Amino acid sequence: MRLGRRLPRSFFARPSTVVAPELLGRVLVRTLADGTRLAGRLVEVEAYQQGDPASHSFRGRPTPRTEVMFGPPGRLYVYFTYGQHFCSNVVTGPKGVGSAVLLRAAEPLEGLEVMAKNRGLEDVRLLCSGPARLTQAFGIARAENGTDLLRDPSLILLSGAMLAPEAIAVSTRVGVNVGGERPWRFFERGSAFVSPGRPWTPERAERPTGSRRS
DNA sequence: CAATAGATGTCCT
DNA sequence: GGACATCTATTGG
Repeated sequence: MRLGRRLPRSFFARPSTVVAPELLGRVLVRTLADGTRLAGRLVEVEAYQQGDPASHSFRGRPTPRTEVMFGPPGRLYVYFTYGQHFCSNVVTGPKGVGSAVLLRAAEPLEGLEVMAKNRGLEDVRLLCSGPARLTQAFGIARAENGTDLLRDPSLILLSGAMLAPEAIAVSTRVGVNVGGERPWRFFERGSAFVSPGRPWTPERAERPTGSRRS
């Protein structure tokens, strides 16, 4: 399977709401020290922007945690949440502006055995179907925060194949409960690797029946 | 299948 | 002190 070449810096240097849907179908590749390759095709993402009440960059200025989010585009922003999980984002927009795209789910392509070991379970559908799950499957943690996806060989984003507009479904973001929430969650229609989401979220009707875990 | 509790860092009021 | 871009185990129908 041809996974293409690295996405250029200019791809990321645009608003997160523009970059997000174009990230679907792209391939995240992690190369471990021993040469093992982990690869996953992105099937679900969410856009976050400065001034957006649900975004860590809402206030418009960085904190120790969110510093990377305000840096140059094309880097990985990893944050720790709920006292026990890491989640991964791709930084977008120009330096100085806090915007990013949360990587919510991927279809595992390579290195499934290592992913299963990292996750502590076997079910392929549960390896990367959620932001913290994806991050754990790829072995990403605090040390990977700030990694440049265009310079660091251990973590890159390949062009893969962008989805056709009709293959993309849109909904409000998962776990976001602020007034005026906007439709900034993008996912592949019909994919079995999209996250379950929260039980009360309205996008349930849009989700294929086959995508739920047993 | 749905609902709920528990884990507990970081930022905010 | 409380909310949070989450996940897992467990309980009940």
